[in-house]
Amino acid sequence: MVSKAANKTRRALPKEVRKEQLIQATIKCIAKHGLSGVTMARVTQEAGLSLGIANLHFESKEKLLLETLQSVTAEYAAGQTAILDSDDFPSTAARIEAILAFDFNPTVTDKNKLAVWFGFLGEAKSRPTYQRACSRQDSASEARITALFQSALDETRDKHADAGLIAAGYIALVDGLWLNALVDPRRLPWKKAYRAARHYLATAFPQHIDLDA
Amino acid sequence: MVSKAANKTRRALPKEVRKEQLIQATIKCIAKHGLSGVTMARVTQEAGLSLGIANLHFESKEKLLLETLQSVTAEYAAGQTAILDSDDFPSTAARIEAILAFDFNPTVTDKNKLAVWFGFLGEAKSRPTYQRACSRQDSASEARITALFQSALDETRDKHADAGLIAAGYIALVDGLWLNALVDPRRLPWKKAYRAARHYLATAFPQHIDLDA
DNA sequence: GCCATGAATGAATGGTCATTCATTGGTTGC
DNA sequence: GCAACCAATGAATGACCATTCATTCATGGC
Repeated sequence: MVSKAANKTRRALPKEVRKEQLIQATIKCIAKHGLSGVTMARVTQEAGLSLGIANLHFESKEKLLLETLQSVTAEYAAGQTAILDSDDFPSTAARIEAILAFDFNPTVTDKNKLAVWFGFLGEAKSRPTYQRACSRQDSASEARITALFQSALDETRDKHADAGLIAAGYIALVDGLWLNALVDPRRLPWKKAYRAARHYLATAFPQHIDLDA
Repeated sequence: MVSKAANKTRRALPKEVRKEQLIQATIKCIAKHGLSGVTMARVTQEAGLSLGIANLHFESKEKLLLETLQSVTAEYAAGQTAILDSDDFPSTAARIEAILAFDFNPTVTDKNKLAVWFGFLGEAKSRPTYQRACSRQDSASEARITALFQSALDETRDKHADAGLIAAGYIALVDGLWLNALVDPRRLPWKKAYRAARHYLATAFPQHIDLDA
């Protein structure tokens, strides 16, 4: 199913529009064929454009892939930052609830986007460029989640618990749940993944988060 | 650094020895170059053998990769099954402790083996063959971990908790901790990953598992 | 309407890589 | 020792793919 196939005439469009079009096509290609199965021919065909176009707007395939990864991570980071920056939450509990709801909303758990994320992570160890792009997001995110969890612990005067450890665990748990639900949603349905994450937060912050939604 | 380089003379060896040699070389290549950077030339050079040998013992590159994945998953499954089958544990608590210790022992958290695991998982969504190979292990494992956790809950007459949910969470948490520690051990040191997993089990089974080792 | 500009195209190029197979030479049984 | 066998080798082959660039054509200024 090639988008834009109906449009027969060639149209000149602003650089930004074409780049976005190609990035979206790349996301679909990674989900469909895997990161290693992505070819310029497939991406440009998915976008309904000609073969040479990707090298015109991005310098190389490598740059196209990197910008695709950044597009996905930036979107996640923006959504999470919006929650952490907002003044509209009446309580720490409400903010934690919002983070949880965000991590399992359909826009974030979209199969295509997660395929991009884990496709690059799978190669990250051997490609410093990917590693940096992936880590940058998680690093910033982890510090702010830790601060949020620390607020919750402070509110209950819990001196025992370690916010940094709970945050690292939460981030890893979410990654693992995404990965397991993505690879085999029959073994781990998304509903169950969500409940597992909620269960984690409910036991870490019993005064703030209820077990059942 | 090519192993076997010292051995100048060509030696005929049993099929199984050569296959194992090639699988070990493939594991190193995946860790060094990523799954997509693996070439027959690199694998055979790493093994100190000639280019054609891999196609002689495995039918194709695809089959070599698949057997490499199976080698890694089978080793993990064998170790875990040994713990779950053993009669030597005095208590459920000791068995859970053993599972935790196993999941974070150096043989399991070996960088090369984890690179193989996550390299294939990153492509699993678009390659049914990889998906099946990865899921097979986790499915069997999850059922038995669930049973183990159920025993622990039964011992404390805890009717509230859901062993299946705790097991799915534990498996995902371990996957996520492995992935995070593999990609950026500075952000998540292995020691911290271990403590995060222990923390999870300690809060799920407070009567069985202590927070500190 | 006409031209200048530059976006878009896709055939052609060159490089990489899996796979093949004729040849080499170690090994075994006699 | 010798022949038959078969593991091992690596040059050659063909397929696939990123990248290039001469050409085409929509667009906007005049």
